[in-house]
Amino acid sequence: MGWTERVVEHLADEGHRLTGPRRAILEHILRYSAPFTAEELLADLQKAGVQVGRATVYRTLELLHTNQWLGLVHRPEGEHGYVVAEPGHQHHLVCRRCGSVIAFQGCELETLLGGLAERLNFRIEGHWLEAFGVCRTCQMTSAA
Amino acid sequence: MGWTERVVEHLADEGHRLTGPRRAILEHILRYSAPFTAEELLADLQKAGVQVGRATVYRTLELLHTNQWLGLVHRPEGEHGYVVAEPGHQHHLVCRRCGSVIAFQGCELETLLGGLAERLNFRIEGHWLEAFGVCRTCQMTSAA
DNA sequence: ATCTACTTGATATTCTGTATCAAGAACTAT
DNA sequence: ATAGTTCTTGATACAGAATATCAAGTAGAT
Ligand SMILES: [Zn+2]
Ligand SMILES: [Zn+2]
Ligand SMILES: [Zn+2]
Ligand SMILES: [Zn+2]
Repeated sequence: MGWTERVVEHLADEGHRLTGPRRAILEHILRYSAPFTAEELLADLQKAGVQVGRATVYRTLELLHTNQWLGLVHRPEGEHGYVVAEPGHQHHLVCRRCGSVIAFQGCELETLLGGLAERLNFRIEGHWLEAFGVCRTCQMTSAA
Repeated sequence: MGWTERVVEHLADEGHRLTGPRRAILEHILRYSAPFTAEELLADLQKAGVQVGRATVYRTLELLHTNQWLGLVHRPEGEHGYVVAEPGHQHHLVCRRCGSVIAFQGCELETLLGGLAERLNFRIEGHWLEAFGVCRTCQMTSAA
């Protein structure tokens, strides 16, 4: 069962309706190999001849993000981009060259933060970790 | 030598001019105990009777950020805020209650990411880590 | 004091994201 | 299948954030 099917099932369970625009958006999201923004998706949908309103795109992405089917990544430059995700705690490796994203769970991080928290008496409730660099493919594709 | 003096010195070394607006902005920045945005700073400056243009505020913050005298923090909700920082690699603990920020360096994180990188053949060039929770003071101040 | 290059800031403009609300459609229950 | 209820949609208007422009102003060097 693919990502789309799982999302559809989950949304149905939560009582959300499966509408045309939502289907179209879900399908289009899978075409991205790099983080995308709401405006980019809107433009791509229109370019593809799919008639969807701006507000719907924003609302649907928000819905998916809230349910953790989309993760949020930010580039060092500043903007935010969405990436396909799975519910649960995870982090990302983002390629600076091609933008591809690899998700990972590795949370020995909890240990590091735990020690820190104890030392500072700071109650940690969550964290945000994102690494960026050059993916395997891009390393091979061209020099350095 | 305080933050402001170090910034001033650094900017001078780099050939940037020390203007009135820049001085005013540097002074005001130190008044924040929580992450702030360009618009907030602009409003505060005007409220304080300091006459500075919007563009200048944005440009100056950008300049400071580029030189790592300001760090960028984003709240789980989405917006970005600036925080006073020191050049070099560091991360932040942000209190969800009062917004105060504690910087830390602890990068055993490099180890975790290193292993991951090797396994995936992903060349990691940098990362972004931010933890959020409730600071010591806020834990004492009120319940939970 | 003079000069030059860097800065500034008012204005216009572009973009992003949200609020509104009547029309339309999905799901449920007959 | 039909009807009904509630959720969704999207055109439009609107608010906000950030950038582009460019003449006027000024810091710092000589
Ligand atoms: Zn790549
Ligand atoms: Zn983690
Ligand atoms: Zn606090
Ligand atoms: Zn680090």
